[in-house]
Amino acid sequence: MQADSALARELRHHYLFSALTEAQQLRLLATAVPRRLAAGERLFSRGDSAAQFFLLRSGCVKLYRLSPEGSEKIMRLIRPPQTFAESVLFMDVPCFPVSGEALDAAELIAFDRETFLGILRESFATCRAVMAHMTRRIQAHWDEIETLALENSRYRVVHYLLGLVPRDAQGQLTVTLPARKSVIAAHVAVTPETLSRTLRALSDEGLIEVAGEAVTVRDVERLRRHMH
Amino acid sequence: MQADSALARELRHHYLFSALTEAQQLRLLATAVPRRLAAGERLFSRGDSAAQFFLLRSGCVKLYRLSPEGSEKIMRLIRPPQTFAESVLFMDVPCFPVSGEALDAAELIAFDRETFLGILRESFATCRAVMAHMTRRIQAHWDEIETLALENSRYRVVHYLLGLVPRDAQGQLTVTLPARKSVIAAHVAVTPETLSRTLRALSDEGLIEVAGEAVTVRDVERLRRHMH
DNA sequence: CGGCTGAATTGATGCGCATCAAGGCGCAAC
DNA sequence: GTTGCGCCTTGATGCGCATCAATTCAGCCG
Repeated sequence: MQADSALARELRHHYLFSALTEAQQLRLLATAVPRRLAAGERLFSRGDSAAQFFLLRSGCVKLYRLSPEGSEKIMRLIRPPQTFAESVLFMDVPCFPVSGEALDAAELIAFDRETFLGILRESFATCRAVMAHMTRRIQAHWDEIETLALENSRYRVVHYLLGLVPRDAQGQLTVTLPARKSVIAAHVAVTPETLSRTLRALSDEGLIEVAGEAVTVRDVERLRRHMH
Repeated sequence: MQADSALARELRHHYLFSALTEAQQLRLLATAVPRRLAAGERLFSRGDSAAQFFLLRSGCVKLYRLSPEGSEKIMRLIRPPQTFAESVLFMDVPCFPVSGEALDAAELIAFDRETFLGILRESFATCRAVMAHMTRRIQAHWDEIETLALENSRYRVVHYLLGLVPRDAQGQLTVTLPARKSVIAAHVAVTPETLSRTLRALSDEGLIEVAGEAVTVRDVERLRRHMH
């Protein structure tokens, strides 16, 4: 892959790459492969052997698992400029623990696992960044396990909506759902019917208004209090 | 803390410490603090600021979260010789993301966060071990999220039982539950009543026999097939 | 031995959410 | 315009599991 200054600039601002030297970055890019996906195209399946991890530059990718009966749980929705599947870096027999599929047309970069591992060895700062990032992910998982185990579907939906509003927001504001409603449903682990009914109930109570993919929260504070 | 050759030997066999030099190990032990807990005693609460992580040498510790209504989800049951709360190592404002409490009387060692971070900086092998370990934990979390989202309580109980039998086991064998049944229940996210009924149903079907904390699986293969 | 205490079991009931099924609505094709 | 196709919505029904309540059981101490 040839030098791409726009890409190089993107990498500079990304936690995984920002601590790399110029030379390391070039080494990494030398083995990086750009990739395009059509909407609905699959990138990898759970269990596939893995020699790469990815940076999403545009579009939207879902990481998911299927139950034997065919129902889907979306583990993570990837939006630019996020990396994903970094976990294959450290597995003894590297293979993807989830499936990945484009929701919209997507552009991404595939980085070579071995090259990046070689660079990691030389950069404690990057090691540290990776570990810090994994820690945040573990915390997020704990939050999700907690809400799945202890909270009901209404709570999960409200919690999800609040996750879309900026941390310091207050009063009224409008957020747009990052994907189709059925995708949101598979993400918060309810059926599309239940999601629809829950949003209906919330808007009947005057807490939100729904217009297609645009959800306006009437009063962020009130919705936050409403969680319990 | 003074040199303790039994402890030193334990550390040698632990993934976090096995790659350390003699000198590093001594530095670490110099700031390590032994600690005893009575049954039921709390080690830390969710949100407490954290300057240490722990190695359990004997007894049993539960890591858990409580819902506002008071129900409990056990996130992890710690048994010797496991370390826990390593995640505080990499947090900007280090604080425990779960509560920790001894189930039985327990002995543990508290390691100083900063000391270990200093050692990490010098040991890529240990960095690598930490990252590999975090990866395994993340995978385990995904498995748990999947079963909470997609599987029913019976599946979760069977899955838990199968997790207690050795990977290559077959035929009949007896496992002993690692804790009281109500603790197991809080771990697989069901009520004690449901756990009791599920075990009853499984033994009525001839799949297992339950005698107090001893559960004998009549036929491991059959139970595995039974999952779906 | 009997009585106390906390855990485990069993039963009766109800609610939450999935499931199944039937419209409604937006949007692209022609 | 009309047709067709996804997606979302709304309704009717049923099952799974929590909840509440009552026994039974096991361990412990007097």
